[in-house]
Amino acid sequence: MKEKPVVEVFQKLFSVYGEQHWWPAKTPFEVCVGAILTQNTAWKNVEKAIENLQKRNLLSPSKILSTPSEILEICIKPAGFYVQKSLYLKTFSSFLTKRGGFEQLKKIETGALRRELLSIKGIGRETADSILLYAFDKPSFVVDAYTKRLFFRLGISKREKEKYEPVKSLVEMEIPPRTENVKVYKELHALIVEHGKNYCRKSPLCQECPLKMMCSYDR
DNA sequence: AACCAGGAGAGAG
DNA sequence: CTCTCTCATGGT
Repeated sequence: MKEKPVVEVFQKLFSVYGEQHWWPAKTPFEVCVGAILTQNTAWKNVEKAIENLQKRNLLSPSKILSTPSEILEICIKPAGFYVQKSLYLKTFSSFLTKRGGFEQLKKIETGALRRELLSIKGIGRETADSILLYAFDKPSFVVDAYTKRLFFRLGISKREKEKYEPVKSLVEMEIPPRTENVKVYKELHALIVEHGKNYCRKSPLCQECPLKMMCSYDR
């Protein structure tokens, strides 16, 4: 058993794919919008939705709140689930506004802020961590389906459908949630997604996978 | 033409 | 607590 499997995966992925420059967004608020819109949705469709919002200059909390749901729904339609997501955007925008925006919320400790985000309807664990990490620059690692799948195939976690918090802890026990590690968290999650999109989506064996030497199925 | 995507909420058991 | 269902569009 390796002593630091997560770090090894990071180093390997980084050596293969290089820096990823995530999250693809211009502002913190756009990160949050993307995080909500990409729930169970291909990023390609999210890009269309965000572009539609951008065209109408709706990418701010105040504009989201002052725009009728029907208009928002038309804009974000390509991203699917547009009825609930338009509501989620409004709910989150309302939260941001009432709490004084990013500057004020940034002062809150990571764990406390995470709980606040999780209390908002439409913000689950992955969305909350995405917002914490990429919009607030807080050291909170993001776990997704790719992460669970990859870690299981590498033998780092025991079951493929492992729970969220245990997987998150796996990473954060090895790479402590400190400010200096925010960059690593960002890159690692981005690398896992980019790798997963190419090699882990369909085939469980990852024949041509750059990580095949590390994969438990290859031993 | 089923199947899935950078999930989450609500309800049942 | 752990399933299961629903929400919806666009690309393989």
